[in-house]
Order: sequence, then structure tokens, then C-alpha cells
Amino acid sequence: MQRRAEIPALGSLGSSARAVVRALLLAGPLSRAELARRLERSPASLTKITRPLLDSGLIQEETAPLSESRGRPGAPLTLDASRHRFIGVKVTAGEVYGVRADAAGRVEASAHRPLVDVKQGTVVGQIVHLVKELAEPGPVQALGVGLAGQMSRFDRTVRSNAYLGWDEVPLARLLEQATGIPTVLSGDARALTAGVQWSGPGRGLSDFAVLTVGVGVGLGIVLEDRVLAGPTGKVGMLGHHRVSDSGPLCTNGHRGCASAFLTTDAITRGIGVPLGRTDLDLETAFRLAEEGDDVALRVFADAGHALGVLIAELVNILGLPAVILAGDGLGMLAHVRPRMDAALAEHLDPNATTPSVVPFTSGFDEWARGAAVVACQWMLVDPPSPALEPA
Amino acid sequence: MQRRAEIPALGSLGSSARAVVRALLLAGPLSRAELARRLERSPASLTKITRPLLDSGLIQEETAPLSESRGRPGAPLTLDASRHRFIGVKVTAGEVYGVRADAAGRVEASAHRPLVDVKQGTVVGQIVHLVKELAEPGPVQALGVGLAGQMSRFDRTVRSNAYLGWDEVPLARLLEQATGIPTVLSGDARALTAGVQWSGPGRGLSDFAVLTVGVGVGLGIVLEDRVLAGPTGKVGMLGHHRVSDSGPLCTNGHRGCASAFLTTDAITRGIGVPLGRTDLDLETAFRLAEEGDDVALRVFADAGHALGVLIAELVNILGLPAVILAGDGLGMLAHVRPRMDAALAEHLDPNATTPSVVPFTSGFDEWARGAAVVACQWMLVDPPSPALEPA
DNA sequence: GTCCTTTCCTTCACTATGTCAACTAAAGAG
DNA sequence: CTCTTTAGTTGACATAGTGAAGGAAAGGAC
Repeated sequence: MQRRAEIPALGSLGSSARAVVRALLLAGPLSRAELARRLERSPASLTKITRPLLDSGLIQEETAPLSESRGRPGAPLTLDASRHRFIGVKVTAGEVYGVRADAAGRVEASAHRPLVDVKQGTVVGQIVHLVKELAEPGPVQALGVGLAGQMSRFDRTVRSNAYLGWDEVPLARLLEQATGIPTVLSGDARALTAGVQWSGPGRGLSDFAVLTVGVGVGLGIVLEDRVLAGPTGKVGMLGHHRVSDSGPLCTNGHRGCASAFLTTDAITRGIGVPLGRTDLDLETAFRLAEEGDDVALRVFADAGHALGVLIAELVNILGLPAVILAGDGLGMLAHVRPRMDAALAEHLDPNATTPSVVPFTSGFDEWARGAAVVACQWMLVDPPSPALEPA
Repeated sequence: MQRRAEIPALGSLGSSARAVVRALLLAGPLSRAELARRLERSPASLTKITRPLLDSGLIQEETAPLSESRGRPGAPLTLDASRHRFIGVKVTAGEVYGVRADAAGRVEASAHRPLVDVKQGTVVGQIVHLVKELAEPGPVQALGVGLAGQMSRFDRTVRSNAYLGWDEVPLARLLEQATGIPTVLSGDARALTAGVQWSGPGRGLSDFAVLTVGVGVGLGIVLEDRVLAGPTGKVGMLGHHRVSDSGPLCTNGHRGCASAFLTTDAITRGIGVPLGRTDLDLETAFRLAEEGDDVALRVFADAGHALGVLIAELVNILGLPAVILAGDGLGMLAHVRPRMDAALAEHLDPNATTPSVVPFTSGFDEWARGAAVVACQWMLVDPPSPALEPA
């Protein structure tokens, strides 16, 4: 058995070694010859690149040869993803969620802590507590934090966050100083999308969108294998996107916008108010629909219509072959799917290819897991990110 | 005066030399120090990279020094774009348009030829004629051809083109054999967008969309300085994108779709049919609107509304700071702008930044010029494209 | 078994590209 | 006139990749 401490950190690798690690993480065991084809290098280069990785124990050569067709079988190289740990944190309304995941995005541990206020010190303190709790066994290579709001891919500063009331807070540096772990920030929808792409239902797809439904409506887009950051971090502002000329008002007073049909609040109030039950919850709403209640059926039909229209717009504009649905409001899918499919078919351009619409049920952990994946990707970007700033 | 024949072709350059040429074409005269900063290389490297380019006459050192602030002034390097010629061709309904442009995208000559049928031989023959006519003075470095339909960035084969009725036609190879000029194919909207980005109103913008209005409705998207090809070449299928719950039917029988409001045909028929004037043209429609005709005013108002909704959707989904309007139907802008602006404001997500909407008046040449720009970009991509196949 | 073919992988000499450190060069500021 | 700042060059060196040549490991033909 090899000593674990000797394995080098992913962040310390050269650019070609990173490319090899990325390929191995993405596509399992691969022979040198296969890697050479994928990375568009010569076989000679792959011998050279993989040697130090094998020597350091970062990758291993499997004994069972990979025999396909005739000719000498390739020696499969593997990377033991479980030896590289990352922590992901998602900051929400009143809570901070965190997970520890390996390089393959598998969750090893999760935890959460309440957020009593949004003062800098409180939030940083709670994140640090959470990280220390999760970091326990073995070294952690990087920490990713997902926050609502506009930030670039691999950001270091919260520039302006309406929800937290923050302005120019160097959160990554503060967390690095407190934890000693290299830290990146990312938009939460972007992080979720990265998680879906790296090790969720988006794995292997080079182009897709993630549409989330819950407290709000969110969007993440992957084009040509890259998660879109948006020019100003502002991708997917479709919460108040108009979906119908009629319909209810949203909380901002817009008629017929996506939020007015799709958020948990819109659904519970849409059903609860006409029935005089102001504190109706989603489960009750589902039950009412199953019992054939007229109001519930109409509200879910409208939600399905809104969802179908949003998907059609995405596909018409971007030509996406797949759309993944996620978020804690996804439970309604069973009730809205027929109407969603109908609206999608109706609004899709006749020349566009019908996308596959894939539901992805997940809890709040998935947002944190996405942040962990972002941290891992950060360690593997080319060109390498600047090293941890001196504390 | 230097002998022109000695200048090396752009396609023969190494990858760093290409990067220098791209930067000089994009941002005019730049000193070595400035190039080093932009390309993220050391000053020493730039001395080394630029030396053979200067020796070969491909770039020149300007005499007037570039004096900013204190310190030694930089020696501006320029690339004489006019010494590199490209031909762009756009294949449309009954005609083939072509232009000869320089590396900066400036049109030097243009011509067009009728297309009596869409047989392979006929189309290839007409393109070859056009190219020979335009290629006259000096050598041409590459030929770009823009066609409607789905193709990748820098394609070589028309895989399936409903309009031409073609299937798996190796058009690039055929044209290379007939003309001896390296040839690329590209989607027409993609080519137009490349032209706008390289040397049109999109110059300097890293994120924008081009929305075209005319016979149909087209879309091109630039994100992070890259023209989007779309996963299957299918970006911007918004011709039949639903814009309103009510409104006229389009030619495919869809109610309220973009085509039903915005195409030239939709406008002339929308005004002409109620007035009993079946052969009404756009000019007459404009005049009617200026005279205050009720029908014309309503049709243009609806068109403005449709345009505003499309722009809002684009901006909501992608966070684009700018949208450029083009196409031969753009003449209507004056008549539709108030309503367009209103619809844009109404449908834009309150959290999104209002984009600048820039009209770009242009003729059919602009589509061909885009194809020439694609040819130039093809010569400058990194990694280099495979060289001209042996004929 | 003994070839032969195919594919994988390595070695080695070589090229391309880019860097650092030390230097010269040209301007403005005091 | 010297100091500072910025630009550009030089030469020794580093890094990453390649092609050509050959060894290694399988299956197939005989």
C-alpha cells in the first residue's frame, strides 16, 4: 500500500498533465494510445507526460489489459479519484450547505449550518466551521463556494450581492486565510450546472441547459463543453421572462412571467388563495391535483405550459439537444409534464430537433456538490490559476 | 517598394505568428510590449516572434513612435491588411453573390451571377466563374462560401441542405480542385456574424447577437469572442418562435410566430391583403405608415413588438449587452422602433441590463463579405487547419 | 508451433517555442 | 544631468512536443 501523503496536488501539475487528468476523470480508464488520440498528441508525448504521473502515484497502470480488436492491447491508466478531496459550499437564505466530494464528484460527507444573519463575519464564520467539520479525514485540495448573483467563472470577490447586502467582499481570500485551503467563488446556478456536467446527468453531453425550479427559476447553459458564465455573469435571467400574455402577476407585478407560474410560492398561492387556504404547501397541492381539483389542475397546467415555453425558447435560440430539469420544485413534474410536452411541441421551431428533457431530482446537497466540482475544475484549468495568495 | 510576391501566406505561419497577426488585425498598430501583454508572453518572445515577420515583409515597424505616459515609446507594428485577399461567396435563392475583401474585411470588388438551377454542376460552375472574375489582381489566400443550413465552423462538406436538395456534397474539395484556392464552407448566418464581429459594428464587442430580418428571421451569437456554431449547427431557429398568443398565421400555419410578424412577406401581405392590394411592396408599406394608414401602423406596431420580444428573450437568456439588427428588411426599423423599445422594456427581466440595440444597414454583399472574413479567420485559427488537399 | 500483421509503447535526437537575467535604448521628471 | 520608467534585444537555458526507428504483445494464417 502506497503512502497517501506522497500524491501531488492536482493544482501543482503542468498543463499537459492536467489535460491527462481531465481526460481520465471524464472518460475512465484510458490507454496511452487512446489519450494521445483524444488530446491530439503523439504517442511519444504520452509516454513522456504519463511517466512522472505514474512515478508519483497519481495515476496507476491497471494489470488487466484492454483488449479490443487485434494488435497489442493497451495498458489502461486510471486515476483514483477518491484520493483527491474537495469541499463545496452553497450559501442560501437562512442556511449554509456543504459537502465533501472526491475528484469524480462523489459525495463523501455533507453537513449544514443555520445562518442567523448575513453579516460578513457571521457568514464567513459559519462557512469556516462547516469546512473544518467536513475537512476532517485527509487533506482537501480546494474549496468552492456557490452564491446567488453575478460572478465570473472562478471568481475571488463578491462584487455586489443584493441578497446578502454585500459589496466588494474578498470572500475567497478571507476563507483562504481562515482555512488554509485554496478557494474559488462561483455563481450558484453555474456551480450546479458544472456538477451536472461533470458527474450528473449531463456527463458526456457537450451541449445542454439546466433549468431549475423552486424558490426561483434558474438557468445554466453548457455550450461546446464549456459552462457559460455570461458576459457580465448575467446568464439566465429568466425569472421574469414573459411566458404568456395573460396569467397571474408575479411578486414584481409582471403579468405572465415565468416566476408567476413556476415558483413554489406561485403554485401554493395560485391554488391556496382561491380555496381560501393561505398556508397550503406543495404536498397538499399535489394531492389536490391527484384528486382532480379544478383549481390545482389549472395551476399545474399553466406551470407545465410555462415550462414548455421556456424549454422551447432555449432550444430554438441555442439548438440544444438536451435540457435537464432540476431544483426542489421538480416534484411537480409528474403533474405538469403532459402540458409541458404539449407547449414544447407547440412552440418549438419546426426545423429544430426535439430535445430530450431529463428530470434530475436532487436536494440542496446538489448545489453544494456543484461548488465542489467547480473547485476541482479550478485546479485543472489551463492555463493554471494563480496559486494560493500568501496569508 | 517591396516586391509583393515575397509576402508569405497567412496560412503558412506558426501558431504564435498567427496570434500576432490576429492581434494586429483586431487592434490596429501595437507595440511589441503591448502585444506581449495581450498575448500573455514575455517581451523577449515578442522580439523573437516578430523578427521573421518583419524580415519577410508581412508586418512593418512604423516610424512614428507611440508615446504614451513616460518611458521609452513603443515602436508600433502594423500589418498591411490590403496585401492579403480573400473571396467570400453567398449562395441564395436564385443568385450567387461574391466579394473580394482584404484581411481587414474591406470590400475591394463585388459581383453576382444568376443561378438557373440548383444542380451541383451548375452551382459549382457559377461559383467558379464568380471566383475567377473576382480573383483577378494578385493572389487570393482563401475562399469562403456561406450557405443556409447546418454546418460546423469551417466545414468542408454540405451534409444535408433542404433548399439546394444536396446531400453529402464535398463542395470545398470541388471548389479547391476547380480554383486552386483553399476553401471553407460556413453557415450563412454564422458568416454574417463573423463579418460583423471582425470588421462591422460588432468590432471590439466580445458578446453580442446579430438578428437579421428579411426573407426570413436569422440569428447569430458571439460569446466570449467566439461565434457560436451551435451543437448541430442549429443555432438561431427562431423563425417560427412564438412571440404572441394571438396574431396572424405564418406560412407554416403557426399563430403569432416571429416569421408571421417580421418577414418582408408577412409585412407586405399583412398590409396588402386588408387593403385589397396583393402586390404591395415594402416601399409602399412605408409610405402608408408615414401617411398614417391604420392597417400599416398596426402591422408595423406588431412587427416592433415581435422584434422587442425576441431581443428581450435573447438578453434574458444570455445576458448580452448588445444586439445588432441587420438584414434587407431593416428599412422598417424607423417605423417599428418605438413599439420595439416598449416591448423590449416590458419583457426584459428587471435584473437584466438593458442592451444597446444597433441597426446595421447592409445589402447582400454583407453576407458574402462575412464569408470572406470566415476564410480569413480560417487561415488564422489555432491550431492550424489542414493544408489544401492535393487535387 | 512459426510467421505476419496490427497496435501499443518507448527511446532518442531534434525542433519549436518561450523564459530569465542582463543588458542597451529612449523618453520624461526633477 | 541623473533618476525613473518603459521598450526592446541578446544569449544561455528550459520545456514540450515531434518523427523515426525499433521493441513488445496480442490475434490470425498456415
